[in-house]
Amino acid sequence: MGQKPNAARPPLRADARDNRNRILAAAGEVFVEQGPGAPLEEISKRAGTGIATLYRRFPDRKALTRAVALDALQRTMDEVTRARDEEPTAFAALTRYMHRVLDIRIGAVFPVLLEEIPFEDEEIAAVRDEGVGIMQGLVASAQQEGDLRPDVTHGDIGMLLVRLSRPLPGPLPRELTEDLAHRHLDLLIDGLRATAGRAQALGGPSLTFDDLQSIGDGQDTAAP
Amino acid sequence: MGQKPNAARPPLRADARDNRNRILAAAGEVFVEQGPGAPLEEISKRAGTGIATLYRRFPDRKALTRAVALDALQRTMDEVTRARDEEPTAFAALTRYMHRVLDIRIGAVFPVLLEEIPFEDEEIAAVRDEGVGIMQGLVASAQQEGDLRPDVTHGDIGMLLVRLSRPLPGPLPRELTEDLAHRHLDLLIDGLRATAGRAQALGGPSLTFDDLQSIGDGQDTAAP
DNA sequence: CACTGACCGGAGGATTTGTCTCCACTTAGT
DNA sequence: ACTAAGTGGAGACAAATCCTCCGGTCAGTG
Repeated sequence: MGQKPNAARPPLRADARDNRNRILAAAGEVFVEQGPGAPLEEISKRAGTGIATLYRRFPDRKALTRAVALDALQRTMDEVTRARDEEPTAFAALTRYMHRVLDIRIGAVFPVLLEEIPFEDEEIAAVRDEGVGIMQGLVASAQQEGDLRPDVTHGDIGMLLVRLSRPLPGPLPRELTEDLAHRHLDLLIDGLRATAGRAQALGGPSLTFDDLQSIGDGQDTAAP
Repeated sequence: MGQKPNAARPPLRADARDNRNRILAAAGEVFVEQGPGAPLEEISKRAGTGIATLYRRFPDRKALTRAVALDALQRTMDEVTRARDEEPTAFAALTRYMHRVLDIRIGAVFPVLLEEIPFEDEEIAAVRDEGVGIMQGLVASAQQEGDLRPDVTHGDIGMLLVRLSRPLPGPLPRELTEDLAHRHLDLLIDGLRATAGRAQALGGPSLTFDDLQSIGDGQDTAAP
C-alpha cells in the first residue's frame, strides 16, 4: 500500500529528484495564481527547468495536477495532526491549523483537485478523508469545550480557508497579500469564537464536506 | 461633464438598448466566473445575442471591461449612499452595505478593473473615490460609536468583500455559493464587532485604499 | 399598412496561444 | 574516465479566440 502498482522503478538521480520537487512547488504556485489551466511552460520556467523535463516527470497535465494535489493534501494532514497533538485546546489547534493552511495554500489548490480529479481516486480520497475526519473531531471538541460557536460546521471552515487562501487579484505583491490573509483570518477567528451575547444564529445553508461531495457527483462538463 | 466628448449620437433603438444591457449583465457574470480574459463569445451567448452585436456596441474588450466596471461601481455607490441615509447606525449601514455588495458582486469585478483599466481614468476615478469616501466615513463613525473594532480599516473591509464575492471554485451551483457567502459574511461581521475582552489587536499590515493605489502605480505588464 | 434604415446572427480567415516530441549536448555516480 | 540518466529548447501540430463581412429581419413612422 502506498506504492504505485508498477513498482520497482529505479530511484531518480539526485539532480532529477531536485528538479521534480521544484516543478511540483512551482506548479502549486502557478495553479494557485492562474488556475488549473495555466500553461505548463510557465510552470517549467518558474521551476528553472526546461519544458521537456516537466513532461518527462509528468506525462500530462492530469498527472501533474494529481501530484500537486496529493502533495498539498499530505502536508495539510501533517499540519492538522501536529496541531491536534501539540496544542492545549481544540480551539487553539484549530486556529493554528488554519494559519498554517494559509501558508501551504492548499485551500487554493484544493478546488483544483475538485475540478480536475475524479472523486473516486483512491489514494487521494484516503488522505483527504483522514484529514477531514481529524478536522471534524477538532470542531466538535472545540464546540463541546465552549470555545467555538456551535452553529458553524467544518465545511464552513474549509470554505473560508479556500476564500482566504486565494490570492487577491490585482497588482498586490504576493507577500503582502499573504500577510493580509493572516490578518483577515484573525478577524474571522474572532467571529468564530463562542460569545455569550450573540445576536443571532447564522443564516444560510450549513454544509458539511460530505454534502459537497454528493453535490459534486451530479456534474458533467462534456462537450458534444 | 459626464457625457462622452463625441456627443450627439442618436439614441439606440429600444431592442438594441435591451441587448446592450443584457450584454453588460452577462459580461459582469462571466468576468466574475472566468476572469477578465474570458472569451467574448461566451458573453454574447449568455446574453442571448450574436457575437457581432457585442462588437457593435463595444469595439473591443477594453471598452466592454470599462463599461462593466463603471456600471458596477455606480450601483455600489447607490447602495452605500442609501445605506448611510436609511440605517440608524453607521455599523448597521456598514453591514447592510456589505451584504448588498455581495449581491452585486462588484467585489469580484473590481479587481478586474484594477488590472485592466488605468487608474487615471477620470470618470471611473470620480465614482470610485466618492464611494470610498463614504465608506471611509461610515467606518470612522462606527468606530467612534463603539460598534466597530478600532483596528480595522476600510481597506480591510473592501478586501474581505472581494474575497467573499468571488465564487468558490468547484462544482457548487451559483445560488448555493451565494448563500454561503452571506453566511460567511455574518460570521465575519461578528469578528468585526467591537468587544470588551478582545484577546489582542490584529497583526499584519493595515492598508487603506490609498495604499493600494500607490502600490498599483509601479506596475507594468508590457511584453518585449 | 407599407416602407426603410437600423439592427441582427453566425460563418470563417487570420492570429495568437498552448501542447508535446525529438535529438544533440551535459553531468552525476561509479 | 566512462556511460547511462538527465537536460533544454526549437518547432510541428492543434486548439482557442478575435473580429469582420454580408444577407436577412424587425422596430418605428407616416
